[in-house]
Amino acid sequence: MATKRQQLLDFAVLGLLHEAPMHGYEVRKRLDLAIGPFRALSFGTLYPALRGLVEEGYLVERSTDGPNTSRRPRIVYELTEHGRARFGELAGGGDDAAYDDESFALRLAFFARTEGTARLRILQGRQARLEERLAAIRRDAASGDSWSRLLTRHTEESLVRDLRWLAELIAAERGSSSTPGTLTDPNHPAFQPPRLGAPN
Amino acid sequence: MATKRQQLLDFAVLGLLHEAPMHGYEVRKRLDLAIGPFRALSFGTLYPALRGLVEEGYLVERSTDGPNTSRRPRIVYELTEHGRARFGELAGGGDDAAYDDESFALRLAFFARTEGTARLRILQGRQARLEERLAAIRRDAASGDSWSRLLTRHTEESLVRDLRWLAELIAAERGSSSTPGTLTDPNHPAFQPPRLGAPN
DNA sequence: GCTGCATGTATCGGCTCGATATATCGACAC
DNA sequence: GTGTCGATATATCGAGCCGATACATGCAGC
Repeated sequence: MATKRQQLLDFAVLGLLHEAPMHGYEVRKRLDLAIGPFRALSFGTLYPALRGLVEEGYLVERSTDGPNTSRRPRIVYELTEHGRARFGELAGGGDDAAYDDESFALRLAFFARTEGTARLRILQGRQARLEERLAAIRRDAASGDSWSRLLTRHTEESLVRDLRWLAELIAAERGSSSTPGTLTDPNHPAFQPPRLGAPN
Repeated sequence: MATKRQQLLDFAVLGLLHEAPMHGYEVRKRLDLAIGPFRALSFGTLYPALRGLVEEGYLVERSTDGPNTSRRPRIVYELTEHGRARFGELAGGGDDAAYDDESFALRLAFFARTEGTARLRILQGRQARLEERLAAIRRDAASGDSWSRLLTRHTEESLVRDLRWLAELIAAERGSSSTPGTLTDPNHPAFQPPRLGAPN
């Protein structure tokens, strides 16, 4: 039922809320800045999604404002145990894992919180995807006028480089034990508790 | 009024129809295969767009089927003079030229039919865009855990390579006269007259 | 002559984007 | 102090697009 994009958004939100509760505005800012390649999403998408996650029991609302403030109430969302489990499911790839640029970058952003076996599977899935793309580009490498061919050749070279890079990651993942240790760093700014604006 | 995406689609359709009249199915196939990076678009988008272009006088419908065939009528679209002019406008960049991956790749696909001055402007616009992206990535290169940083570093290297490539193109464009000659090749399969299925 | 696949046009529901409305807070100027 | 500006924060709406689906024909293989 859930769209691929919806699943991806759920994954990102659940991942962000893992370390600290946040309100919607904060979530969006981090998706924009910290997570990087994840395309900015509009509030018209995010807010309904947050409410949906509450409905499904993955999040709970929690207002940090005292009752006697005149301030517009801000809704802080907090992860439930159920939500934590859901993140694990989504991180593992779920039913139909997508390996496009955006999905892959997002998965990588939460790799430190992903199981070793799932990590390997994701890297290999991405590899397969890029190899498909490379084959497709080589298939009609000769087509197009010289301008298009210029772009095609450049894209092909980029793909080869990306694949080499991926192969290195896979080798490293295979070599290390299930917990990479030296590669994991808990000081991700996206995981620092957010400052929730006014103190009150 | 027109969306950025609509303008892009108009540009692609007008460009494809420059050499030969086609029906919608053919247009979609070429957008998918020949043009490459232009994301596949659904018929639910393409057909209304074609009808819209007819309404605006950029295309005319022309049925190639004789009256006595039982075959479902296929609508062949043909470029008008007005449409040819419109393509020139859009190729020049129009009001708000977009320089994202998709737009740029599409513009490049029709570069042989684009004026020299517009070509240079497009390459430089793309250059500016990539430099922005590079600056943004470098600004928070230190953020994220080591997994994200791995991706960030790789992306940064790719951007640098892309910029180098672009600089070469720009130098070549500057060096050559307004018509590149040696670089232009009219044998683009996208510009071969389409085979319209059954002969009749 | 049956089955499957490519060709070809068309529509619809649901989801998303982009714009907009509303409201509070902190900062800085005058 | 008070005026304005930008950041914070939630919410909604119209327009537009994707993905699925329906329908119909031609062609190849068996």
